[in-house]
Amino acid sequence: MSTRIDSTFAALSDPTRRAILTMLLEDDMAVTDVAEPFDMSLAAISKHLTVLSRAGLISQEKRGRVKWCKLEPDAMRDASVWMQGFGQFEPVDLDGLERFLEKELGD
Amino acid sequence: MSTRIDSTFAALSDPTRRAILTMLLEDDMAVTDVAEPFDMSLAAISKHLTVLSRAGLISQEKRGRVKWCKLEPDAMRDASVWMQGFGQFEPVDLDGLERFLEKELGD
DNA sequence: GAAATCGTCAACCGATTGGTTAAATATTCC
DNA sequence: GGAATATTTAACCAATCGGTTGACGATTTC
Repeated sequence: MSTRIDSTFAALSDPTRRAILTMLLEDDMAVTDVAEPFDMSLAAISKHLTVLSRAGLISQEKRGRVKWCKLEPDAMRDASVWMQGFGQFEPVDLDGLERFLEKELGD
Repeated sequence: MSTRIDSTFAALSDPTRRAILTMLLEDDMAVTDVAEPFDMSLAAISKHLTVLSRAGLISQEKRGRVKWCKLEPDAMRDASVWMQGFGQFEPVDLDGLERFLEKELGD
């Protein structure tokens, strides 16, 4: 039996999928547009999106022939809460977040 | 090329490994004692500990014939920071943390 | 020094993962 | 209706994963 939090962490363990989530931070996107920057087949990206969707990290809505992908940040809450049980580290690390955004959105 | 954060999330995606980390919240433990509550061979637990160790989530120190396992919560920081980029949810969710601790340490 | 204890290693297994290509299915445009 | 576009599906592949068992090496105990 695989739980929700299992699939959340598993989905996040792949750099392509994390990059996709970061792209979706900026705006909702069609599958083809999600795939564009990656050196990978559309079918592969489609599979990654299925993984993200099953983990609840994104939702997908088909309008016409285009399937729109939307970030669903709530799904990260459980995982985030889980992790905070282990931290003596700052739960809000603004410097870290800034570095993260520069690095992720920068390239 | 697999990065540090990849292996952190991958390590956290397995319920046995998360349970081990929760046990180590309470105290450092020897490998045999970590294995005791699980319906699984010692070798399997040893592998799980290797995964956690490579992800930097625990450290292991051998004293005599006993290998002590220690939680290293710092390794979660990068992953935690990464996730916080996606949250409109509360970064410090005390109610959630409380429920988490009850559930994880309770059984 | 022999026996018990602690833990890892090696070989194996079936299932899953992350990718490919090629074909199929909608949908829209002309 | 036929061509182009958007996306998924199917079949396949090599690599990794999570588990097993059995042998092994190191350490402690008697």
